[in-house]
Amino acid sequence: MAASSRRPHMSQQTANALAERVYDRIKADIFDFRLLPGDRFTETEIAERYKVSRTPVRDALYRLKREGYLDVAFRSGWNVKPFDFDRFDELYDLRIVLESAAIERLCAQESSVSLDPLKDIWLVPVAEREADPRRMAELDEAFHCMLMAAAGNREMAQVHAGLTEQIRVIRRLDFLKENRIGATYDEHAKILRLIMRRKATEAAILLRSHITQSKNEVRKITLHMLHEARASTPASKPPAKPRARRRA
Amino acid sequence: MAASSRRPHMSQQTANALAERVYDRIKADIFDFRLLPGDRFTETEIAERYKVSRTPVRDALYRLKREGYLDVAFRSGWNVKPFDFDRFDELYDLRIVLESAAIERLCAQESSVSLDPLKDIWLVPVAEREADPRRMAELDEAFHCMLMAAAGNREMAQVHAGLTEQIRVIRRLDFLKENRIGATYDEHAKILRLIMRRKATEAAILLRSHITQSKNEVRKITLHMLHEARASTPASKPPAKPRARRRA
DNA sequence: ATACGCAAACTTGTATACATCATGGCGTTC
DNA sequence: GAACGCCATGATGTATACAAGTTTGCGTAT
Repeated sequence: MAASSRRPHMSQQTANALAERVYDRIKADIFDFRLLPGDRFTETEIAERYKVSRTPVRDALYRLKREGYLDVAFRSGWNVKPFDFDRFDELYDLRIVLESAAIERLCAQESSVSLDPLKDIWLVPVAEREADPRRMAELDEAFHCMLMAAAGNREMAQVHAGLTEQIRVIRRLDFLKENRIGATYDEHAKILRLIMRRKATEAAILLRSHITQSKNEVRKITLHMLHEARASTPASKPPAKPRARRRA
Repeated sequence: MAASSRRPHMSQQTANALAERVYDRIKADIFDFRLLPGDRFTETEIAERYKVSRTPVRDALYRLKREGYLDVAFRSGWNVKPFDFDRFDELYDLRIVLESAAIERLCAQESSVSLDPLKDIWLVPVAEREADPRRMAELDEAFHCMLMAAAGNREMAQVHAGLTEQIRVIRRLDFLKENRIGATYDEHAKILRLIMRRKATEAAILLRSHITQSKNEVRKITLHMLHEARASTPASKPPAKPRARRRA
């Protein structure tokens, strides 16, 4: 039986291995600001850059398009979608709705199952807290995703995971400001303790403020980073030329 | 070629027109029980049946796979996923969460905007009620989707729309039982009136029971239909041969 | 000098060819 | 007779070729 329910990765066998690789690399380019909003490129460019044919490239590009990162013009190339902060706001609101529902379910459950791994991470002395922003971003994501998973509705968790993927591009900038790490630790700990005490309403209120605060911080930082990325001359790192105009 | 009907008038710049067409037809096959859960088929079969190449066929199949309708085995063909009622239950619960959030937003808004079209449909005399189950299913979907749209969060509405798409395959069977139409009209009217009176909590409670009831009805009917579809001999309608084994 | 128009080049959409490997039939062997 | 194993078939993954249409540079006319 090959019923791998989650990931269709098909064990080690290469199912769309090239498309997957191209997908990852392009998304990394977007995340690391090597591909900036508005940048235009072509399928052939990508294919040549990664030494594959256009077939897996198209697979990857269409996947990224469905996920909201790219747009395709009918016979006139691809472009990176600009950041739509109204959309990010709505995604953050959706986060609040989903995670609040998860908290209510967790508090309604009789057995306080599976919150132990979260406690081990977030209810620790200040000295043991994570300091690296990158690791901290992963921990933060894991906190909220594990909350969803513990609630027990796989579809809700899956939607939430997709949402997490969508906002990651800006969310991971949250912890570049020093105080944000400490605040996040404090709020996560409070939320966990409220859930353990079955205080659903209070936990939900705190969660809402926690997410809203993160949303506001992230918007400020993202605008700053975008400005910086656009100002920096790409001469130092030319792997992602925005527009290949052969000759004048 | 005689198939000038297939001529590329192409509806102008429709991107991936063929893939779109194949996608729609396969999904229709699944919805109409011509493709049953567990049926196996191959890319080439589909390509030959619809007179297109494998390229758009693969686009369509992978899209359907991502949406949960199909599975692909590494080099051994495609198959229709069996109905997972646990998953449908979870989708219905997600519906409750999203639509409850929409109701809360609607009741919190100051201006009671854009509920008029809903009133015109659902607050009507009994004599003017829709009787056709198919039309009724569309109206029901529209009711809940418009509720989401009126709440104003496009991402939430989009997730809800995807969810609606996912459960449509079983949901549209809801109104085959006569009394379900009347019950739905009554409940929709009550919910609307509660929203107009800003009774968020009561509206949400009623909505939850409304959706839960529909979920239970639909499960029963679907099991019955599946049983019937499997029992009926496909001799009368062979366009969708489940497995093309050339010779024995 | 400017504006218009045409054509070449380039882009995506689609079809087809090739590569790799899973599956199942059939022959062989114990 | 049954079980094992080899090999042909055919499956998807990938690459390439062809088709249709858009853009843009350059020449020409005003």
